[in-house]
Amino acid sequence: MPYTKEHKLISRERILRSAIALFSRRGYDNVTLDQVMAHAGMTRGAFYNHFSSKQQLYAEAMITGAKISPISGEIPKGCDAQDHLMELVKGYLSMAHVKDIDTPCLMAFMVTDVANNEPEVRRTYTQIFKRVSRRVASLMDQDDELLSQKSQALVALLIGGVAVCRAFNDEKLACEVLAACQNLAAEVVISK
Amino acid sequence: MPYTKEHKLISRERILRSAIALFSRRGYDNVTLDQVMAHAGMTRGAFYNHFSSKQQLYAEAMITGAKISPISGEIPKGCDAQDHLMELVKGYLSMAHVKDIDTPCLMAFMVTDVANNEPEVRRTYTQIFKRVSRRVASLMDQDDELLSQKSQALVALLIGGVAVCRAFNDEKLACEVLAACQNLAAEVVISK
DNA sequence: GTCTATAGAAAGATAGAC
DNA sequence: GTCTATCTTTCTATAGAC
Repeated sequence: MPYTKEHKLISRERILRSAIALFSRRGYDNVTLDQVMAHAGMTRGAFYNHFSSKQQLYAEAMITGAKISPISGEIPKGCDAQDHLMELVKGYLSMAHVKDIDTPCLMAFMVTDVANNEPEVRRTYTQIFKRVSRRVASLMDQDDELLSQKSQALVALLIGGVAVCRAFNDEKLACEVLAACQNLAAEVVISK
Repeated sequence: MPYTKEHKLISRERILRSAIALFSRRGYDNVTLDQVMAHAGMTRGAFYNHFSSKQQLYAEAMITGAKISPISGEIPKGCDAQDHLMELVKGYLSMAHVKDIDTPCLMAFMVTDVANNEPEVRRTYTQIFKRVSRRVASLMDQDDELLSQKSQALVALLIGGVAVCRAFNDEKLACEVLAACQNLAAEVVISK
């Protein structure tokens, strides 16, 4: 028995990682299964042993991608929650993130793609947004009936900032806009 | 001579409007030239008398789309600039806009699409962003060295808010997030 | 200028060997 | 489980009639 269950799981994980990297970089429609599989070190024929369709791969990539998003970073022990949130915000609204040097956040990199896609993918996106904005709220360390609102607007700002900067072909402008978004985000985080 | 110059211009304009409507609703890759032309009341063969390729149509649709974006609305005479800006913001961050009942803003509806596209399209997007954020700055009626920064963050917030709400499959959440973004936008507009 | 018809390429999905 | 080979569909772009 040359192929173990573990081997299959590893292959599946490699396909998912490959899909996240390529989809976020170039968009769902501009990536072929050939490319996903080649990047994962396999050929197209093997794909259907792991996923039933390209659509299903997309939905699962969204789920896995959310777990490794920069905004999902763990909070170090003994660290002030609010300080930690600002560190996450700075990393998120950075050229390193926009240029995809760090792990990309699919919520920003694929937001338009998702809007044009199947209900299953949009449902996943909605859940991820809810989870992330709740997490942001919990880090804001405020006791305020507007806390939920503030965190939602903050997450929209983060996604908008990264998304527009990725669309620019002007790096100087991108740096300006990222800085502007950081400042506004800081006001939201520290406001009482 | 059955076809006049004016007739050709009208056809071209119809194709552009059709492209804006369909691209924004479903994304560049999910729309075929057949569909664009059918929606414009013609067949595919006629397309190449007006544009050299689908890519060129895209770039021109971006330019025309910017002119008819909700954020480009004219300011009524005798109206307070700041009040007018808040009206624009409310209309932009509305379910009517998200659900594409009003004319859509391509900057929000296609932001991810553009990021994955050719330099010419990205250059156009960059110019439109600059123009819009300058216009927003001029309406903010503030004398502040941070004015440019504030308006850039505001535009990123508008685009982010609309883009994420379009990706949701949960209308209640979309309403919440739009309201949250409106409140944050209002703070930016009226802050001194 | 617009039409129908078609060429040519690309990519999702399947079949069957190993 | 992964491979190569192939089926099938779709779509951009072109050719030529009117």
